[in-house]
Amino acid sequence: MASGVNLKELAAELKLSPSTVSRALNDSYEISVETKKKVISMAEKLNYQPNPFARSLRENKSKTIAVVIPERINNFFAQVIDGIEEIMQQHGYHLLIYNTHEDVDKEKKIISLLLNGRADAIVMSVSSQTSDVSHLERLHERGVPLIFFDRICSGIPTTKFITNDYESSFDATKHLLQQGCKKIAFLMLGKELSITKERHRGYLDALKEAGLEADASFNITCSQNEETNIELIRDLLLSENRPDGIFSSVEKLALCTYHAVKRTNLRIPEDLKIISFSNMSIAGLLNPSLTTITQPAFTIGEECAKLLIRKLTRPKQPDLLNQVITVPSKITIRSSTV
Amino acid sequence: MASGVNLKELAAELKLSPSTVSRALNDSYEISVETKKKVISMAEKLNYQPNPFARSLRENKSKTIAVVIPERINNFFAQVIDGIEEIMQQHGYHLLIYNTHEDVDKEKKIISLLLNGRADAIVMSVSSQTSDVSHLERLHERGVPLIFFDRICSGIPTTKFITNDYESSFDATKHLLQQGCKKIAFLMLGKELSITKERHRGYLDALKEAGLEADASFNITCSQNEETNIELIRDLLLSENRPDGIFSSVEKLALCTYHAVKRTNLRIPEDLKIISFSNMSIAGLLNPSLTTITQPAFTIGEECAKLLIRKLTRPKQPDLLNQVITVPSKITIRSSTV
DNA sequence: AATAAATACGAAAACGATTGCGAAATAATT
DNA sequence: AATTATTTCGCAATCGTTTTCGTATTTATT
Repeated sequence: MASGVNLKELAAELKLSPSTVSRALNDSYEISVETKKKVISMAEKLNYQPNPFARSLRENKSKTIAVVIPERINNFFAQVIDGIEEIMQQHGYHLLIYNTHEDVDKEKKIISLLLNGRADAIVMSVSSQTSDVSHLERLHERGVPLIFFDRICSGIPTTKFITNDYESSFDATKHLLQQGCKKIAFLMLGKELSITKERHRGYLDALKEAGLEADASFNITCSQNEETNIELIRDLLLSENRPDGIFSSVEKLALCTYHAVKRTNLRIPEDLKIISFSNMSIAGLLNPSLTTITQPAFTIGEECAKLLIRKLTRPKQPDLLNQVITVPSKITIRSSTV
Repeated sequence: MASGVNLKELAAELKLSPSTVSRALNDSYEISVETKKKVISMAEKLNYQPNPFARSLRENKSKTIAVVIPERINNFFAQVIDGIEEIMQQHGYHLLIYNTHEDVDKEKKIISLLLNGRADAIVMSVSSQTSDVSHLERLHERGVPLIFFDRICSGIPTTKFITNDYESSFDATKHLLQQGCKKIAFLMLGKELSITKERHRGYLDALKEAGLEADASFNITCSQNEETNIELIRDLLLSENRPDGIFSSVEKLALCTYHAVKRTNLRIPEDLKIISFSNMSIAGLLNPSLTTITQPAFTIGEECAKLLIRKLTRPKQPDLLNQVITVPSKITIRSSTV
């Protein structure tokens, strides 16, 4: 219903065979310059658009990349996708985007949809619930190029892009300590998450270096429900042995903390200091402004895309190397910690 | 390289013809129950996944919807897409997402890529630069189902989903007036934008009702550059005849205003009151918290998707009606206006 | 001038699914 | 018992490209 002329009709109009027209449009050396000119001008005149599915079927590639993220309303992921799109668009690729909503079952369904070659490659960040990774293994074994960013899956032998989670977290915790915090809580999403582990390790090592013990009750695993999280944090803040510093491993939980604080009569930063991983552009407009660890999200997206382009355009490219590439974050100190 | 078995191989394994296997999998009445069982179990065993391009080529539909938005790092658009995905996923559709970055030229390129039937339908919100709509007309004439939301294109005879821009803006302006504002500025992106026109009309009518004249210098058309906008607004706030109220027609400009205010010694809400269209979940955490007009973004996305599903699944469905469907917004009063 | 090489194009197969049509085998009808 | 109807399946065309192979024509070589 939608399309216009096809190759055969275009060929008939030119009194040429479809093969010649195809070759002319693909700039084959077998076609004379004059014929090429005629074909191209007629193609433009009739507004010929090649059928992408016929081409995909024949060439066994779709010029499409799938991006799988756990959350769409999230500055970090949005920026990464912008970076991916930037590079991919330059090379004529299209982006299929899927949101798992932090739900493994949804993630599995999405991955199984991608098993049939609909996308030439997949860029993903796993959900916070993901611990069984059999679906990802199957995908990788099928030979679908797959790369991870941020929330990676170390069990799959492929390239992963992350930020310097450990060092940033170490520095962030150290910053809180330097500002006088003695009791720092660590907020996280899933315990299995790669970023949780690394960031927690940095946090623990910074505490250790300062000769402090990590209080078990200060390791807060949050849920997907915002209200529940706010209450959880509020309870922590109202408890006997309340923390005087909060290190939030993800943006969302820093905001929950702000909400929780509003339900107490604690003041930031006097009674409680907060630092968080976050790519919010408006961290500076919060009350008080939030000290952040910001990932180079756009760059991460670009790097993912560039790597895939190399992999997909070179004819006999080797597999994606099993390596982790680190792009450093930047800490911006604002009022919530000083 | 990616895919596993195909229909022919599956048929060979079963000692059946491809046509029989195809019909069995599609639950045709022509196939006996036992054969169907055998086929289905073997298909599962071999993990058969039909080739989407062969199917698309044959059936002339892609099970894919394209979504075109002007900005990805934007709560409103992200929520709309979540709504679209929610419904589309239930019906087995995939989402191609394109960001125009508020650039008409990019928009035109994207639309021309969608002329070849890669997507079965398109849901879009035009860029703020879009005034010439010939590219959209061509798309519509080609017969590609096209619907608009938020930033619509009234010249194209199809269904559009918007919020009650006029009424909300009228009420918002009235609210500022009731709070004592006498000189209210209106911040906008493109003058040609449908939402700009409607929201401006609501603003003007509210002023008129209050017997106030709209000062021409209070109609601020902003650019795509954040820093430029901040300076523009700061200059306005430092001018002789500065406004005492700001009505921002889009979220982004409210944030620019907050930044601009920080560069003056004005206080919100004492010296300047602000209201803005915005879908930020953290409007309440700003300093001071921001009074907002919030669109039912997720619902808008769902409604777009539901309409398209009806259009695409019914065999001989009529064209999309040339009508505007309105879903009302909600005003939440916070500290920036009281 | 005879042969070899280069140029420019067409016929037809392939990609992997769906489907109209035909044809066996079985069941039902007269 | 002969005919018709029903069930169940296979053959082959089709969707719109790309590409292998073959071939006619022109150009270069000896």
